[in-house]
Amino acid sequence: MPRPPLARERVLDAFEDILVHDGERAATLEAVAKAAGVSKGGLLYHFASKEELAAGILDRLEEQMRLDEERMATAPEGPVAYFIRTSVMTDDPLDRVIVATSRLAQGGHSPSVEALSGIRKRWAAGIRPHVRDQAALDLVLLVSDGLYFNNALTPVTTGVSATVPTGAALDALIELVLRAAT
Amino acid sequence: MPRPPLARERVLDAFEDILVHDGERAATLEAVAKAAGVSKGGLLYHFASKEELAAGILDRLEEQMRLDEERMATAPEGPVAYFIRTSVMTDDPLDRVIVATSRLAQGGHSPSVEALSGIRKRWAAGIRPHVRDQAALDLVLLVSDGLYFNNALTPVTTGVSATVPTGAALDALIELVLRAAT
DNA sequence: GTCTATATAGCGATAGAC
DNA sequence: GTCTATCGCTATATAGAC
Repeated sequence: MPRPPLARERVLDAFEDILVHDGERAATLEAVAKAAGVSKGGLLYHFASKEELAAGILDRLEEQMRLDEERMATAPEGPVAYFIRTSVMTDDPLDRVIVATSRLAQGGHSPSVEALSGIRKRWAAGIRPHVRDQAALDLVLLVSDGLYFNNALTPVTTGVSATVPTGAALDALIELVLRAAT
Repeated sequence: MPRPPLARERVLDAFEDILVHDGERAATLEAVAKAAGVSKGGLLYHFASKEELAAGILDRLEEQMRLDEERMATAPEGPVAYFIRTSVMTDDPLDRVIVATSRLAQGGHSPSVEALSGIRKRWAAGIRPHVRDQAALDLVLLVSDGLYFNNALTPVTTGVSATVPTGAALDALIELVLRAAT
């Protein structure tokens, strides 16, 4: 794989970051260029349009998703517990790129909607063999969706923090889901 | 209560509709005016700014939420089952206004984020007495969030429909949640 | 490979006629 | 109460110098 230019990666990092922290509307070419330390023209040399910028995010999503599928399949605590636990945002590369993609999706970017739908199907495929039935699978997926949704709801510096279980409360939730679903 | 002008309600209906079906970015003053059958100037007579338009949505949310609190408290199948079941979008006034509000929230509109956080607290208060413990409450709320999220993910006409349980699958899910949480 | 300058279009909002 | 016309701003994208 040929090494991509550093500036290109910096631009993509900045785009992802602004999507996650400030929302889709704030991720203008100017804001991204400034955060990446280049000019608008410089940015557009690497990504000829905003659409290409979004495609860069979807490439990252695919890359991180592949890594996660391996990790989930080999997790010591089992795929289901791993899946629920990693649905709480921990600022790792997969979480960041998923939230960035869901911002694009909610901004009306169809390829992002399809990509999210696709990774959800792949998670379902990884979990199905480890749960009792379809209702159990639905339960696990929906709890995960709920966790992501709450984390993704607050794009702007609103001061409102999502009330999602962490620490001991998360452990208790995982135990409850495992008891119900497996 | 004084009867509000009909045109005003039509404008608010159009705003809500475009938010739900096409996303926040598509809900421009021009698009809303056109859908409501008035001019931009005519719209701005009733709502002096886009902020007032958003405030109109939040007023509707409060109104519909109050009605739902009563229905949930008196539901024959119990508050928990009622809550989960009504989390699947059925195109009723509450569902529409919640999705519209979540579009505004994800567009960075702070009052909408706070409003959603507020109604989630009120649901929690209504459900807490009917579930076993905190983990059970978290489970119920997160499944509901997950259902809403999946329904709300598709703003644009993408052709991708969310794979959320309905019919018999929804009944099975509700039974599973009830067994785990109560 | 990165810059400045600019073209083009669409947004929210105002002004004033009717 | 509703309209048309227009202002000021910001967005994406292009052109061409360096």
